Amino acid sequence: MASRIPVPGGPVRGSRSGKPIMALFDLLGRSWALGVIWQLSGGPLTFRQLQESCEQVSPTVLNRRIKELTSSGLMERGDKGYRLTVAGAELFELLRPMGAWSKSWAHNLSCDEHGDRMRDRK
Amino acid sequence: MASRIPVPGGPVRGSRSGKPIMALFDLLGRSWALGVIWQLSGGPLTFRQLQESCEQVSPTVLNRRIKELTSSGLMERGDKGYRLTVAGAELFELLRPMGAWSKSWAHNLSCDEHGDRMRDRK
DNA sequence: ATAAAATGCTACGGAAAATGTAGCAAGGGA
DNA sequence: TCCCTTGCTACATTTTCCGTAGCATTTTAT
Repeated sequence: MASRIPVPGGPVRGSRSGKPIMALFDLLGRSWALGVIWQLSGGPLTFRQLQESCEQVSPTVLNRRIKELTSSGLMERGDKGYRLTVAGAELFELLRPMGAWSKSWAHNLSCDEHGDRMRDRK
Repeated sequence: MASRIPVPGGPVRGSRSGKPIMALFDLLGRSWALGVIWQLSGGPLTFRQLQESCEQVSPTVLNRRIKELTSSGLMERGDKGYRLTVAGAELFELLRPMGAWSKSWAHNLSCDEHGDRMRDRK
């Protein structure tokens, strides 16, 4: 059980540095952690709504992410469901531009792959 | 073996949406993916340097991340070692502010915990 | 009031990923 | 030649994730 929750200042999934950025990366480097924050940015969601909006992530994992993100002060439980805290909303603002960026990334990637196919063809 | 690499448009670790942001989150939501990008932002690093700067991450995982990040166009291999591509550098620019943010997050977190301890004491 | 549905969550077994250690082939340099 | 570095694979163990089932409690409908 246990499942260490990355806290800045403490050791982090094999890391002993405790550097805040590494603790943050460890926290966000788990399945659906970024997705949960992303989905909650639209407003509070219940457990099942959250699960649904995260492509039916298994309740086991969702519950774990909820505990981790809660105990690290990024989300909390209100009466309308789970929601981002102030800190969580701040972090989302840093994440937000990735939405647009990921689209052009996707576009360029598929172009490159197309290029590869064309090249392979010769 | 296999180990699916998240490509926007394709299914993503249990996800079928293929939304670019979800593909990106899946790619970054793996151990050390964010860390590798972060470390490479300082300039090219050899395999062993990278491993060292990532808290001695195991070569197995490092190699996997390298393949994933390479095939998704975020890093590449030059003659001075591994380095970020233009796209990778762009993504890092979006990540960069997290460095400062994580510090204040760490600060507030430890204050809150201190508050908890004080409250528990009564 | 009571049946039906939704909600938050735990249990469990199996698959996949991460860890840690060992070590090998290729390429210098002395 | 011997030695050292570099990039990487092998392998066994531990951890995490997934998918399904289901349970207790609260809410909604009748």
